[in-house]
Amino acid sequence: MTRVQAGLTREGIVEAALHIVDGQGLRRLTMRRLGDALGVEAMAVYHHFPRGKDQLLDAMIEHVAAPPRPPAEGDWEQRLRTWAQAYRVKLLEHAGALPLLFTRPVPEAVAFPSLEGRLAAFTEAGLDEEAILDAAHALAAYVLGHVILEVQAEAPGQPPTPPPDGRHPHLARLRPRETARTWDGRFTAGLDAVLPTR
Amino acid sequence: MTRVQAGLTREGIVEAALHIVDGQGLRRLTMRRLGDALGVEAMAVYHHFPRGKDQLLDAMIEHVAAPPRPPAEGDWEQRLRTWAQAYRVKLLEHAGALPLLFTRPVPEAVAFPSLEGRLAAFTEAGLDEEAILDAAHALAAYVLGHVILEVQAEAPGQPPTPPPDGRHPHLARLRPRETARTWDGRFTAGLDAVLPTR
DNA sequence: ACCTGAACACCGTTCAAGT
DNA sequence: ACCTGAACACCGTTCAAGT
Repeated sequence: MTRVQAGLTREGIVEAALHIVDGQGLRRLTMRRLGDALGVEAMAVYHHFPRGKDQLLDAMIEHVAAPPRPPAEGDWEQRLRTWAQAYRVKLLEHAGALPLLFTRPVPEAVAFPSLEGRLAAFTEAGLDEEAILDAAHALAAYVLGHVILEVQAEAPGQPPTPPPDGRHPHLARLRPRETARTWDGRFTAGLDAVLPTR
Repeated sequence: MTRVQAGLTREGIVEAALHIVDGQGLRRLTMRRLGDALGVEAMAVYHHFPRGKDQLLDAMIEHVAAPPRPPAEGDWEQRLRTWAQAYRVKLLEHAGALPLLFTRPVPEAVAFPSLEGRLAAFTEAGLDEEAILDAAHALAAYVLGHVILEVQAEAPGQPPTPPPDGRHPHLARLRPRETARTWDGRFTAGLDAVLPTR
């Protein structure tokens, strides 16, 4: 009985791992479960990632957290808005893997093309030298932080209890019916503040 | 030989757990290691946290991610700047526990007093109803995201290799000598953008 | 080169038992 | 009420072995 070569690839392994994490969370990502998903013994993964699970997690965050390149067309504001929205969507698609953001660095070679595009856009916006880097940084920080808040709000265990006090008149707006639409609205509203005024 | 009562408290357990996480990272937080740190058998913790490690992690993030209350004195801008800086410092002090931000929600009762203070400040800033919540949200998102970027930059394994290309003239500034000072500077520069202009 | 199978140290959690 | 000790299923990783 000739054995079929499994034909594992680093890419295929990372995809299978992300599929597990997206569906069941980081804690359920196990070398044995990953092996099962790939139709292979857990130890087969070590041949492609000799440093083991650590190296696998590095590859996963590199895949998930790589910021997209800003588009080439449009004025600087359109490009930055499109970029921010695209980055947000990409992060939310792999929300389960995002804790890795705090744990391992995104390699510079992966972050660089995106940064370059943002710098060019802010240059066109007329910011002076010092402010360009700060602005590119602040924009990325805003997107990342907004994703934290979104993921938290969507997390299980957040009970629909009203805030402990009704003192502030604006708090009624805090728990609207259509959550998705609201996060969208908040995101773009925040962008208005983070982007330079023309 | 009379046995000494260990005198465990939920608070004491959370503190010991945070001490381990701050020093060695989340992955090294183990019920048995935690027991050792407390001079107790691992299983003693279950008496104070019946839902086990999950409940312990909930208590930890509740402690770490609770945003401070904005100060009562000063004009709205001073109060918001002070708040943002204080929150940033608090988060950085427990950087090892921050991955939990993506995993479990911060209870509303914990987040509320801080939110209320921010809303009051933005009201004084003259924002209209709709914008007040958006602004309070955007400010928190910026602080959280900035902390992600800071923690990532400080993370091990980030090699001092120069960016792959020198096309953009501003990139020389990306890797300055005094990292700490630079992150401070960037943080306040970003605040200028996130806060409303007077 | 690519994958398996057995083995080891460690993990979270249970349960009955001690005081 | 508070903690221990033994036990169970599961985990990451090693190593020698198979093809």
